[in-house]
Amino acid sequence: MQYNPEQLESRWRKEWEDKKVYKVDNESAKPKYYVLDMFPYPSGAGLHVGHPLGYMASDIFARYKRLKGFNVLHPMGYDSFGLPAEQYAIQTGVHPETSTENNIKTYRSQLDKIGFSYDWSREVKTSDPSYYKWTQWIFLKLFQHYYDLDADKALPIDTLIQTFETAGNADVNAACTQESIFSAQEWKTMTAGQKDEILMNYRLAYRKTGYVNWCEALGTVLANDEIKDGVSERGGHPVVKKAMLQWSLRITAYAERLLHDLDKLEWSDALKAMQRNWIGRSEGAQMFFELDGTSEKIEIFTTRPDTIFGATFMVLAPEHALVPAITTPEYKAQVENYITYVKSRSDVDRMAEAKEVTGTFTGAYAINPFTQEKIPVWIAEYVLKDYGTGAIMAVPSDDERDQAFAKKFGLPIIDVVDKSDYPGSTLHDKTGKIINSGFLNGMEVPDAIEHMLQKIESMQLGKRKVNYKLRDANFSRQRYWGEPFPILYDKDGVAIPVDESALPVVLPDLKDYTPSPDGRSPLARLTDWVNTSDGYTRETDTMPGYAGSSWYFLRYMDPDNSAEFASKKALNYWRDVDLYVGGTEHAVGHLMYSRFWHKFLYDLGYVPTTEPFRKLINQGMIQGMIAYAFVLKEKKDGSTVFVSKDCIDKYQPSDYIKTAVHIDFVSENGSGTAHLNAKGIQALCQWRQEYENAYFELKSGIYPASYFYENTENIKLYVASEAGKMSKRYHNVVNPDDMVKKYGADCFRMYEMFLGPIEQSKPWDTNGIEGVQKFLRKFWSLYYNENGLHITNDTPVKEELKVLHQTIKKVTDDIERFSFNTAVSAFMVCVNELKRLNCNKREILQPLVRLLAPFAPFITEQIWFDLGEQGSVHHSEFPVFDPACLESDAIEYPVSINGKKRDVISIPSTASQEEIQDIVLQSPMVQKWLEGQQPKKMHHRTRKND
RNA sequence: GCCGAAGUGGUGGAAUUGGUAGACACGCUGGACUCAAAAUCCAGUGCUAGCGAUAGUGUGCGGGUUCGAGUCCCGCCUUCGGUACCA
Repeated sequence: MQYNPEQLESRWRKEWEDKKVYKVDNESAKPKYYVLDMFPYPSGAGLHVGHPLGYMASDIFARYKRLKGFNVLHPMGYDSFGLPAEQYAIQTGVHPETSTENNIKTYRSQLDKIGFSYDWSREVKTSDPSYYKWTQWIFLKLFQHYYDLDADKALPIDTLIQTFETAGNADVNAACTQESIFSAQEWKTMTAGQKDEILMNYRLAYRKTGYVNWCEALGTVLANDEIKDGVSERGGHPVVKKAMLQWSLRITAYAERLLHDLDKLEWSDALKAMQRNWIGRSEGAQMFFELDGTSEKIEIFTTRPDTIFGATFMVLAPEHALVPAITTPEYKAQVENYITYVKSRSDVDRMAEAKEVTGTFTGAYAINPFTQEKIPVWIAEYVLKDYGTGAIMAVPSDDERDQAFAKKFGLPIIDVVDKSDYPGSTLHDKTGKIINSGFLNGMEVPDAIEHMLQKIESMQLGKRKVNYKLRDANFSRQRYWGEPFPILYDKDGVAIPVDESALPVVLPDLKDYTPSPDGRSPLARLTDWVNTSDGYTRETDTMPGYAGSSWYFLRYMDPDNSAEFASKKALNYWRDVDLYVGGTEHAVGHLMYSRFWHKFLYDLGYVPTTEPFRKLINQGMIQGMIAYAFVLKEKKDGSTVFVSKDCIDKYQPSDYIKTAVHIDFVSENGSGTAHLNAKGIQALCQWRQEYENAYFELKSGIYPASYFYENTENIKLYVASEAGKMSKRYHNVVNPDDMVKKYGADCFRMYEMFLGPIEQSKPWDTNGIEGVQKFLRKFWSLYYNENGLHITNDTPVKEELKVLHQTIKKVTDDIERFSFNTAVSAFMVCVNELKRLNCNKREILQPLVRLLAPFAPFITEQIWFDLGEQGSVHHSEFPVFDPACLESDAIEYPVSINGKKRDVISIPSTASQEEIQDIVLQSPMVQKWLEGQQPKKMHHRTRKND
């Protein structure tokens, strides 16, 4: 009986769905285990073979845990709000909901074919009102809470208001942006608008002025990746920074806990390091410099207070609030010019010219509090508005950027740290001896820092402060396809939360998806929706992509609950994600925001755990091979001319361009000899009408397309082949459906696992998939002969048991350490061995089916059924390793002399240390290499695997 | 620049704690079966020398520690990913 994957896979796919084999309950006597995949955005291109890599790994693990007796939650859903659908809507007029639904259907059918064990009854979509109701609900909670640093948790804003009413804000210790102090009396006399403004400085979801990339020509706000070389990617129009009132989330309030709790997590050190760097904690001093001739002070943050004697000038961010006030009349024009210049510069620009220093003098002078010298105040774009206080004391002797600035503008440099005792140390190292610094002279840098911190505090010039690189993220998007904010504004512009009972605020329908001319979202045009009957106006911004994905893993626990985002019971049962599998691209975005939201919900008592994702595995990316053909810019008789790579040296690089051609046309792809043969050239000519009459320059001459239909021998148009993104634009997307169709899902799954370690990136290459296909046929042939099932109930011999249990041990260990490629090869070894032994005994082959089931769910289910077993193999038990089966009579001892293997000797396992040494010393080979001498030392090592 | 990951046959990769380097698979070579092909099976396959037993050599490069190093230490080189003037 032949192995026919197509037939048996469709049979079991249907059977599993009908019998709801993968449905999981929130109640069970079994221990829970939660395996989560990263939320996919259902793009129009569908899944390519790279996407399911992580899904396959997590599916194997979920199935393994299920067989190990766990109640496994393994859900899937869609992050279905997003920009591409909106862009598509603008171009085609198709409602984002319609295109998204279609894309989801494609995704679902692609996922189903691969045989994942998802409980689809728990599917969630972020764009579903019953889902985003709770995204809005969490937003309201953020809006209605502030972070109390004494309690070290989020507390209701109402208790803060009570404090304001009785005692003002002087004693409030909160994560906030409120700077001035007010009394209870002052609070009471404030207008509603003033109170709202102050509360915004405390709320965890708050509004502040933020800068967006504004493109006047397109009349829209652009995301960073929609900008190329400082102009819009579409159309190449200029982009400027524009100030707009934006919603933000105060993630900085949680910086310390986000940093600290990383220690609890089983994440890779690499990923933890990325998060630590992103949070960027630094300790230093916050201090004030007086301005000469005014009452204003400049607040700065420094990690190097010990270098203050070397501070010869100050630099403010161009956007700093003090700039207009301190600029003297004679420098006004110059400063304004500079600010205009900075506004025109995109983040991309700044990156490209990182080395060049720019800035201008404001005419103002500050007083160095220790030297009492007047030092000039400059503005420069290298000082960032949002980091620290947006102002620095510049110490050109001890900071590279300050030094470059001082050199360019001729500012004085005073050496304050003598590093001669620390050869090789850089300016970044806090080492050296302080010089030219009055009372600090002679101190080592760390001591001097501590000394200065005390001095600064005692002189009341400032205080110790911990600063974070982490910034509050912009939470507003001027877009249509996202969650509407549950916020209304009254006539004074005071933000009023929508009542919980009125949630969700449903995203209204729209015909025209282009943005409103003033840069607001398309929703602003729906005046009927914006202006409510009771005189309020609605917020027209929508939430960003990460809103819905910051808490989705909680919704899976109880997806149909309409009274809560998830019931207490469900949350207390499932608690947190035990295993999360996904790519590193989410290292600092999604993974940081989810942790932040989760901690917030924990503070409010809604979730029982402080961290959402206990263990995290990063899967590598599967890249595509991109094949570039060389095309001359100048056409020949109006037709395209392709040049073989081995002829391209004749031309100047400016004469030709590289064009990605469809990967299916290319032979020997991925090697240095990648080329199109005659068939490939034929296919290329038929691919695009413009290539129909193309010319091809090969080593032997230039030929028209027609030539390759008659002459097919030895034709090679060489192309450049390189690894890169798998993407529509490179014509190198491989659809998993095609793989499943050709080889079957089991083969496809096992091949992706066999490719290499899960966390490693590699280009997609089907060379070698036949090896896995052969393995599955061989595996099948252990159970069936030409007439059907062919299994005996004979008692297995020792050797057969040894093969089985060796495999059980190896596969179990490999699954536990996520080494799926070696597990697959262990199966291959096992099947090769059993085949050699002609084993067809039930006692060996039945456990083997259970062992392979997580990897190849279809073939094993079929065999399980044919073996006459009850129920699904996926509800059976994972085989247990029996060490007794591995005991053998003799052990092969490799013998090394001076670290080189010289002999292999088989010695009975009963032999003692001394006996082993005797046997070894008597071996002729050992005798030969000892050359008559006695060994100085002998080491006997037991084998680790037995 | 900084942070992170990785360099092993013709190719993907294995070697889990310092102990037989190259498992498993692809490819390639030869053979069996076949009229032929496909499929399947058998043998070989790091490099060099040798008919062979065998010997030498070999994990990016240069040193070191050790009885023994792909693995540990020091100094480099290369590739990939992230980041961007972070005071």
